[in-house]
Amino acid sequence: MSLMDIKFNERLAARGFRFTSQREHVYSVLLQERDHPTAEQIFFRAKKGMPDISMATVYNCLDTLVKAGLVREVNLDRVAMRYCPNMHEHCHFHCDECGGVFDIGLPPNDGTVPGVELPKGYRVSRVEVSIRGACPKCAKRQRRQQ
Amino acid sequence: MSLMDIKFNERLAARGFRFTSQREHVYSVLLQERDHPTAEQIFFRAKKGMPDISMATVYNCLDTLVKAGLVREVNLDRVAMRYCPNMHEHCHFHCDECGGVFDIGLPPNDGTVPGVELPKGYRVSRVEVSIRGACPKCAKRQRRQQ
DNA sequence: CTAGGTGCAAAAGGTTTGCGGTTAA
DNA sequence: TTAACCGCAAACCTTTTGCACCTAG
Repeated sequence: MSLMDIKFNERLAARGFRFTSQREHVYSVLLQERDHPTAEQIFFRAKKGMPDISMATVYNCLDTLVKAGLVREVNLDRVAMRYCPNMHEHCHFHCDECGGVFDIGLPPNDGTVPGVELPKGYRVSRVEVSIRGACPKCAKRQRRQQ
Repeated sequence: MSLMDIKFNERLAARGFRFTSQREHVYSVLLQERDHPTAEQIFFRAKKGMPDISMATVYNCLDTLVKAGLVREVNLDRVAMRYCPNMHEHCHFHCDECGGVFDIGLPPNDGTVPGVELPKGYRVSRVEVSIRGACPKCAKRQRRQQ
């Protein structure tokens, strides 16, 4: 059991969830490659180290990890939900060329939304900014090909 | 044929799409009630005035309207795509209480994203801001109930 | 006349559910 | 010990597709 496991375990316990090897494994898969995988991608990666894990369990684990505040869901294109273990304030850049998803830093959330004049009365709980376009790699290739 | 039809027709023709009564009807349904309905909601509303219209046609029409620049897709929660005939620069407020979706004005897009320090090399094509929380009505009710 | 559009039914993803068996606490 | 969790398969819901018929231009 590593240092990460202690924090992981406590995080689950704090919200009344049990520790299971499946939850730990799914979380470790997310930490390994920070490419915002879909549930299906997570399933296939998780199977490598845990061949008996099922799709339903992956969904269950992801659900629990989200509720425990260890992972966030990223809803980029309606095709499939993506998952991200970066819990810092950030937004996502979705590359239309390679399909990659990149974390972009954001200033700490102070309840206001930069550039948005929200009328009186709204109570904001969460702001999600998603940016589409070409990532540096693809933008460079496009410029060369022109 | 009303004034709106002329612009509607031109807009379709400009992108090489034909005018059809189904497309016009689906668009009029979207203009009638600006509540960002799902494809299914649009289908049931459209059936009132056009009983033979099919779900597939609603999807086809919405697709065409999006491509013609008359309607935009709003991807709020992965459950179902929503549609919005407001083509001005704006973002969406999604109320967690009543499920309502409200348009919030935004300053004209100048290619930058307010509050976001985008690293060099990214080429931005579209920015989507979505805000969740409680709308004025629900926020007020919540305050009363406390 | 004919390319493009419609309606239907069937299929294709992605996600959820029901249930018998298993396990963390 | 037992409530929570897992694995499996089947169901579900939204969206897409294939195809015969229809119609705008």
